[in-house]
Amino acid sequence: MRKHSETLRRVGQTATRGRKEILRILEEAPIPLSPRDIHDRFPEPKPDAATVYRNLSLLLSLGLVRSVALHERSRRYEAASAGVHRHRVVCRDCGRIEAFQAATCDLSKIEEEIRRRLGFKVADHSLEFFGSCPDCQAKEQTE
Amino acid sequence: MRKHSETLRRVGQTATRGRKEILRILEEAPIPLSPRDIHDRFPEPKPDAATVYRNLSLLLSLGLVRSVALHERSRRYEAASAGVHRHRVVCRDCGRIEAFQAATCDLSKIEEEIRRRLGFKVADHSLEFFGSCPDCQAKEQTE
DNA sequence: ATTGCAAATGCAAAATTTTTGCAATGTAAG
DNA sequence: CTTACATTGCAAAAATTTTGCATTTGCAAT
Repeated sequence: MRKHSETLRRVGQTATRGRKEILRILEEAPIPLSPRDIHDRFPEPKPDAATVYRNLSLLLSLGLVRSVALHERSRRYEAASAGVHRHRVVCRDCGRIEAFQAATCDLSKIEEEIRRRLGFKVADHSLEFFGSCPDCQAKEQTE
Repeated sequence: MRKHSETLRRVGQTATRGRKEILRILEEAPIPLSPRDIHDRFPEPKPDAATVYRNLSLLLSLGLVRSVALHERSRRYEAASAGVHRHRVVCRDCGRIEAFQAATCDLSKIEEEIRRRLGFKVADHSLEFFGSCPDCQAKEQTE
């Protein structure tokens, strides 16, 4: 993928196989993936797990990927497409994860409050929802 | 602490030392703690780490504690005082964590959108902010 | 194309974090 | 106080993440 090589060079980093594949894998995934998931999706020859971790940490610091915390054992990661801001909904019963782009994600009121009361300058936020998916709601009815 | 014994019995669980201490430690902490932090704060004799993990997982399923994901290696945990709904602000530079209770935490618009578009019934959410604390903002100015 | 150098990877080992089985112990009820 | 059952300690293992070092790779300048 030429695109990813360019992206990497633009930020002054070498475009290695590991990095390009991670970016591709994350862009193709509909939901955020754990380091393990990413490693599993690598085409052969698979790199060492250490390479995946090292690159995720680099890409994260470059802002090319974002981490998503769904209260699991590992964090997950997603491609950080500029301007796009997604949230997740997780089903507590079956674990299903859905991503959606909120039409109205206006937290400016709260951020204003944070600045006023705590003096923090907010750069980013992380918002996830938990509940039950349509299928699991249906099952509850039956039981 | 009589209070915690009662809380535990009310939900049909035995009030053991481990559980009571975890509830006490979490209630006294101003910020959410990792399993390690909790273990460190136990008075002697400290229980085995396994006990801390087992109890956290029980208390979590009982709804007596909540997990907080600040995109670190471990999750953190906080006491789930009924009715109280807190959020965190984390400084990306120094790691400082502040908790605050938003006067306006109205996500009903988004939850409505989720129900309409994805059919999920949202039960809970998790919202954290990241940015820079007053001290680190001051330091940036100087440099 | 070839070469050379810095940077990234593979590999192995270790550090951390979390989970599990089983015997010993503690809790709460009778 | 004793009994029945749940919980804990302990040890071991599983899972996740990090690190050092020799080797290989990416890529810019021949």
